[in-house]
Amino acid sequence: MARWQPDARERLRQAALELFAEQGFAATTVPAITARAGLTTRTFFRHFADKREVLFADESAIPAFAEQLMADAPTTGEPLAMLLAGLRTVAETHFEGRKAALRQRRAIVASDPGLRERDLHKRAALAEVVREGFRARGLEPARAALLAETSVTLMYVSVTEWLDADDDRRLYEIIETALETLRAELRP
Amino acid sequence: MARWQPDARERLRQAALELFAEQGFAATTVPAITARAGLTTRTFFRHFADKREVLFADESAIPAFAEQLMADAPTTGEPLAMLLAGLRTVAETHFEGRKAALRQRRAIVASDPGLRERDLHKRAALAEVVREGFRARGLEPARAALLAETSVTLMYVSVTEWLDADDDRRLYEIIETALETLRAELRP
DNA sequence: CCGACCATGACACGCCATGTCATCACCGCT
DNA sequence: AGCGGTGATGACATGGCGTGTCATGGTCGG
Repeated sequence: MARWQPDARERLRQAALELFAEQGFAATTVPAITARAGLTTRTFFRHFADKREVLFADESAIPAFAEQLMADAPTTGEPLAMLLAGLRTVAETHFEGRKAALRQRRAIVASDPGLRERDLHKRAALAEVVREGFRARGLEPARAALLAETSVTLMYVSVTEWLDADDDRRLYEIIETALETLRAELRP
Repeated sequence: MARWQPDARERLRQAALELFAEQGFAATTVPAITARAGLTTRTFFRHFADKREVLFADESAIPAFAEQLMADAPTTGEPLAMLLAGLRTVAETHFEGRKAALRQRRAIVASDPGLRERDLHKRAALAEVVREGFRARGLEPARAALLAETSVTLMYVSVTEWLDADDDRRLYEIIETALETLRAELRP
């Protein structure tokens, strides 16, 4: 028989999400999480850097995915076209079909200032990856930064609209519409 | 004689900034700050919500300023024109002439993940104020959100370039250039 | 069969942040 | 002058977060 039950990390994540939903993030202590998972407090911090990280373990793959996407994209063509293709791929692979779970997660994140901060940090980390991807393709720093920040903005403004809406528009359609809106707004 | 020395908040801020510069943010404990300021630990938290807030007390006026600016602006005219005027005013009143101090502050913020998170949070709070300002002027939610997020992005991408550069371009010129760059990049 | 490995347990510890009550100069009022 | 309210600070207690360190003992390759 195994010395420990398997999947400690996943058990911790499950226990944490349950408790966050039941009693809120702030009211849930790490010892309470580990007690439910049948582990010790110290072990929690071996799997997650801090209490907030539990809620972001899921999305940690997105920056790496985006980085790979940019590295694989052909070096020819307009940056914007590549960006749209990338946004579409990320939308389809990491958001579409997970609406219910993402809504619940968003509710928890919105309930706590610390979690909002962490969320913004993750967003910024994604923007940085995209910016470096553009830099690697030879764009000047200012263009790369603007494109990266704008693309992440488009993504998350659209995700918000997508999660708020009760219809069944696809996320990518919303992103395309948002781009058109932004273009119109910025036109002199 | 006064029971306490005056300007407790300012003394705490001074002591904190000195210690952050001397030994770094993480290595500086709140008791160390209050000891230098001649106060108790508890008093620190009466003036600042947490250790990080000391570094953002200066910029706390910007959202309120932006809110007032949007409320005072005439309700006619293009949103973009108003935005540019607002960015210019904020640049002139809250950034221009403080380059050295802002550079030092940026170095400290960049050195600590928690401070970067707080910085992003302040930025998001500013974006929210701008978004609500546009909402109050009758813009649809999606347009308001996109304009607000984009304007804050323009501001901070430009501030970064401004602080990085050794020349003496004015911040507002850089913002205008950035807007032109973004327009060109987004053009289909 | 054995020894290195590695996930976890057990324990200690310092700091952050908050609640609570006491203190006492200052201020306005009479 | 006297007097009570006010408000900033001190003093103390507390609990949770996050980390360093060493021990433990199944697991797995040789």
